[in-house]
Amino acid sequence: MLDLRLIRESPDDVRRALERRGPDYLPAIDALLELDERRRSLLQTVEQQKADRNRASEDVARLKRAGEDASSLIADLKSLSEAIRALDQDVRDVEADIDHHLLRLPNLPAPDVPVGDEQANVTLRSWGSAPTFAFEPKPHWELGEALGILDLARGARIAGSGFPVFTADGARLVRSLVSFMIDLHTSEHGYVEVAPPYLVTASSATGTGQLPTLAEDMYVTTDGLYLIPTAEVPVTNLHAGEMLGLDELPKGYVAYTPCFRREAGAHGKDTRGLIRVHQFDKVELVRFAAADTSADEHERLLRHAETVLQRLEIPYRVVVLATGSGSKSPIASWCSPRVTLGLRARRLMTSRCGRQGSAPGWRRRAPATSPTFRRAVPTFGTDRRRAANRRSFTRSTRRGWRCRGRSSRCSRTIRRPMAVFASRRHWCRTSAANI
RNA sequence: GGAGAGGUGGCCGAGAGGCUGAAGGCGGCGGUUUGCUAAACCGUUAUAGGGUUAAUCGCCCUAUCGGGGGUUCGAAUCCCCCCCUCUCCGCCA
Repeated sequence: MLDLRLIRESPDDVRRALERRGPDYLPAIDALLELDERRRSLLQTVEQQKADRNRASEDVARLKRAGEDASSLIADLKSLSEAIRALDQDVRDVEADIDHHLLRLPNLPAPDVPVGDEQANVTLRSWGSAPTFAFEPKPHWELGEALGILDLARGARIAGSGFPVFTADGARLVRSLVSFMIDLHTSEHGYVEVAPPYLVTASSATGTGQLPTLAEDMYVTTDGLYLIPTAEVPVTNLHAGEMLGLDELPKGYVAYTPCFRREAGAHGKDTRGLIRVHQFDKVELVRFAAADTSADEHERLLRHAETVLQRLEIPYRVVVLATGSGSKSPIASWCSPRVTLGLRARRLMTSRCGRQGSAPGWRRRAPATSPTFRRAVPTFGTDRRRAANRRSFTRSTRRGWRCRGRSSRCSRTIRRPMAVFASRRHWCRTSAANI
């Protein structure tokens, strides 16, 4: 989430940056500036009245202690309190409006992100080369069924389409890939393994930006909890509400979780087999780091993710996604003949502090003596649809580079490599694969 | 699910309508003293929002005692709802 103060202090910079994503977001900036103005104006009024009331209330106390009559003063204060109550409500309303807009604004794209649609994507580097075949390769769902490792029909019977069943060596492969990746990242890249909850509160889901914009893609329980669409949500919220010292950073976490996505409206192209499913497995990387190390950390995480593909000998290329690129990933691995899948990198930098929880209000913490920063860098995934916010950041004029995650208040870089595996004859992506 | 006990500053722990942003202790920071170590003593030590400022510092105001509402001129203290922790009982594919 963008810092309102950033918008207030450098509205033109924000406009210019958001304009690179398209014109849709510009009206919100104007609305926010106006709301911000109104909020501060209201605050000045109501806080002045509260100061008056506090002073007068002390007089009441003094009078009562002295055994004198305070009834006329109390009568005056009664109407003052009513006025304050009304103004407080106005402030709450304005802040709710501000939240509404802020929660729907994307992060600012980094200056080096190319503008345009998928055509504008820039390939940074590639590794390996895609194999060629003298025959027409079969799609992975045919291979999987033939090998007895994938059973889409039974999965559909149990839970509906989009819930694949892996059997025999297929199940074993899923489990092995998860173990392989976690072991790699913990033993060689210094990540701490986390086994987080698979259900989260609305507050947590708002903190990482799933709510409110992606609400329709989330499964909700009757208890009001959300099934996680990615481990990014629980892991990035790991330090929500905490202050991290600079000496503790960077912190790296790796987490395996199943992921649940309704994929509302996702029918048609590229949805067969394991391409887009409601439940899949994913190993996620998250880094919390000082904001000024953002670029290096982003690159480091990218390399960690690439290592997975290299060890599995899966060719890939690293792509800088354009601002309007709708469905591509930063790391594209070669997959089935029909689809190119890949890593997705997202970087959201947050300030050392941000808003607390999803709680409305404007609480913010900024350590005086030991500044802390948070930055999470989740990883992996498939997600070719939401490629909008690939590499983004915001800049605060006051505190340097920062951006705000809502509850997590962390900046994060997210990268999601696709899960991929090779059958004997073809490459295909497993669902477990979103790795 | 039922019954009970709790949630107060970095930590422990008082407070039970106004003099409490909050005693006391620990820890931290600064200082004095001190062969060293240690100790003692003095001082200091929350966060956010708004205002002031070129900006910082500072200063002023507001808010904050699990979260949110309410009562009241005034709430950490009273009422309501919710969350969390602990103890006991029940349930447990």
